[in-house]
Amino acid sequence: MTRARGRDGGPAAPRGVDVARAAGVSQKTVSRVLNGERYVSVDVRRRVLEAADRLGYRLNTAARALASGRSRTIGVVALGTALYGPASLLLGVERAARDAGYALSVVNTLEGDQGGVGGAVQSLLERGVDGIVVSEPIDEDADPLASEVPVLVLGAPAGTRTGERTIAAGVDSEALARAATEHLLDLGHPTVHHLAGPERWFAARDRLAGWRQALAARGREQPPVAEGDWSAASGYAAGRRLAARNDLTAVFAANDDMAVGLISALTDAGLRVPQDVSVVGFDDIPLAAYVRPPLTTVRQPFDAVADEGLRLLVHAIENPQAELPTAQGQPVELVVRSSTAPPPARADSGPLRHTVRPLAGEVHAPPAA
Amino acid sequence: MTRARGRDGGPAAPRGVDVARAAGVSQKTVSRVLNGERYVSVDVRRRVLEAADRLGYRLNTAARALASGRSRTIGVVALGTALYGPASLLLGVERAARDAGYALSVVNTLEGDQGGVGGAVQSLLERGVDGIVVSEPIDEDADPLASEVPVLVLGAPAGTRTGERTIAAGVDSEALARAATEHLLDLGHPTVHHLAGPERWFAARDRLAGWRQALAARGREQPPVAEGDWSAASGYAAGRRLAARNDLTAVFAANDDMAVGLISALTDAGLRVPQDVSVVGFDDIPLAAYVRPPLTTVRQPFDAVADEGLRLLVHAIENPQAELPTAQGQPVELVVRSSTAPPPARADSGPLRHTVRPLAGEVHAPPAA
DNA sequence: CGTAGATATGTCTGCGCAGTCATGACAGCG
DNA sequence: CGCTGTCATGACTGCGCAGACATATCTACG
Repeated sequence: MTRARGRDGGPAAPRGVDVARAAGVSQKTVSRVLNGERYVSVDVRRRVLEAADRLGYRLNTAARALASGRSRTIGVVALGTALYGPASLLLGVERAARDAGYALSVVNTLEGDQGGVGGAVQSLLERGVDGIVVSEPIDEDADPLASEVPVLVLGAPAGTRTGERTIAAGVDSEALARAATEHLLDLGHPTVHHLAGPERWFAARDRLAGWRQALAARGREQPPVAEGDWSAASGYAAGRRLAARNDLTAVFAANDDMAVGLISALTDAGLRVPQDVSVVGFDDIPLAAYVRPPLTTVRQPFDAVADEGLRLLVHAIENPQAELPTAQGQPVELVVRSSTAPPPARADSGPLRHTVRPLAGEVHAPPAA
Repeated sequence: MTRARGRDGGPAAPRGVDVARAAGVSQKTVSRVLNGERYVSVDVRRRVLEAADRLGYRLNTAARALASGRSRTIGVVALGTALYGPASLLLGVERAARDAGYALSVVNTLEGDQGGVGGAVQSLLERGVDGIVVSEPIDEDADPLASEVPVLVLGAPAGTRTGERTIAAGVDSEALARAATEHLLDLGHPTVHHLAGPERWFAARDRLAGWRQALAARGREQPPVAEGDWSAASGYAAGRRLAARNDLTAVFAANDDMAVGLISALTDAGLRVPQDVSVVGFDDIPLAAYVRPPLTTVRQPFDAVADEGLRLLVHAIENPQAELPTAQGQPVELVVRSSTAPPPARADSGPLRHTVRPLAGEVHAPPAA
């Protein structure tokens, strides 16, 4: 081929040899300087860097990748959603990758895509990524993860293994879900309803399991599970159905968005949160403290998870022979705000429960003790 | 170097020549088939594809990029935020790029980063991207955009030009902000306050300008501008200050998150939305319909913007000589929900306005960040 | 002072593709 | 029938870098 030129046929971009000539050294020495190798004298290093700067030299990563067999790129398989959790995780991954000197190549798989995660992984391998991050895996994902490069699964509980070269990092969602549920039980609620995420998501199943564990541990009844799709709209829809039950005093929603939709539906049905029904969310989205009532929720340390996961992945990339490390699990927090309270005195149902309060002229029921 | 092998020293990945041999053709013919070139007989094409499939062949994109001078990769400079707008834009860009056969390389610049957007652009050029997307530009960004590859600036009004090879795509935020402001004026509010985003953002300045235009066009007073940082927390802080003013009947917030925080603060101050104060947001985040009161806001068609922008960018990449196309601008919507209403009867202030409702038992303490 | 190691640099080569050009085979047409 | 053009394929080459190996020079130490 002909060397790269500007659209106008301008001068070609300078190459390593050009820098070498300008600095009076060999191309190989330029390569050494640029890669920070040992055994380069300070004088040569300085001359090379000067020359590179003067010529406006930029390393050609394609050539480097071809010659070295490594691309210093990490592929990310993300779900095509703007949800706070996945988006935060992606942000954290990018920052951690950049800090480690890796670029990021992102592929989204709208759930149910052609090829799905497997196809995404293939396309990333084709691009020569050195490692792969699968963020918030869903059902079918476990299988294609047998890859020739290390894989980090984010959002699975720490220690999970799904493939030979797979690392998992994430919080212990089960424990978190248990904590959320126990918080409600501790307040005196006879049982806790659950508004789950889509069953295909590991995250949804973990939270469901944690909820079941907490109830089982105290021998409480497990009401039927409502399922949403993480969206506030689905939370609202579920809320309309739940509001019709007269044993409803507490709900643990699998994420904050659904919790907000749920509260909206309960309010529309004339139920007050938290006086009549308590609600706990999951994620602690930035809005959680500012909706009415402020949401009691569970905070996930997305940054820390992304950070730790990526460090482990980079380690696995750069030490192919080493044993796969295991993530520690990250500390986690229950943030108690105002959407939870003890159950109403007559929690055992009763006609009063559904007396419709006159809402005339009052959209927002002010919280009164 | 030695050819790539698995960690275990397993067999090297098959190359084009291997496929060629298996199919009984030359390497060049394999290349032709894989690139969909003309002048390949159906029989040969079939044999090559079969052989490639059988061997599990994957094209080496580094080699292709080196040989062809094109990487089929688009670089994205994003702001390191999980805000709904930027995140949605990024999603749209990824999908559009994938549809066009390009991969995405993402770099975040936490505002105020070392190097900032300029540095990010450099690192992307180094990676050999064929084009660059700058999402939601902020102040200093205009300058370094003189790049040797086409640049798409997303979130600037359509038609903006900031550099020689620059395309802009986005909605007409000014018009949108005007519409939001006029909606409030039409309801009878004497004037409208503005809760702006950070001044460095183009998006914030556009919205501010639109607000000013709408007020000026009707000869209304322009109250001092409150400024937030897009977050609900900053909206809350601004809300506390605004609540102290006795001319406050309507606020146009530059995004929905701040609007939610604002409403929270107003509520805490004993003001009802929309009876005492109307609030309009911007973006129509998925939660907007589910907070109390449901938020009147302005909807941005993020997907359409990303889509159109990326198509233009790809066109510019693949037709280097052509004139730069101009984006059309996208249709847009004011979504009226329940956070806006006519001003209270005695909007001209008066002691009643600030009668403090007894908040005894108020559960909600002012949220700390 | 000789020799083993550490230090510093260079030469040669190949990574796996796509560009360029050459070469056939054949069809259409006067 | 020969010439021109379209179609189909292959040989050769180079993109810009890093790996392998070969020197050289300098230090340390017996």
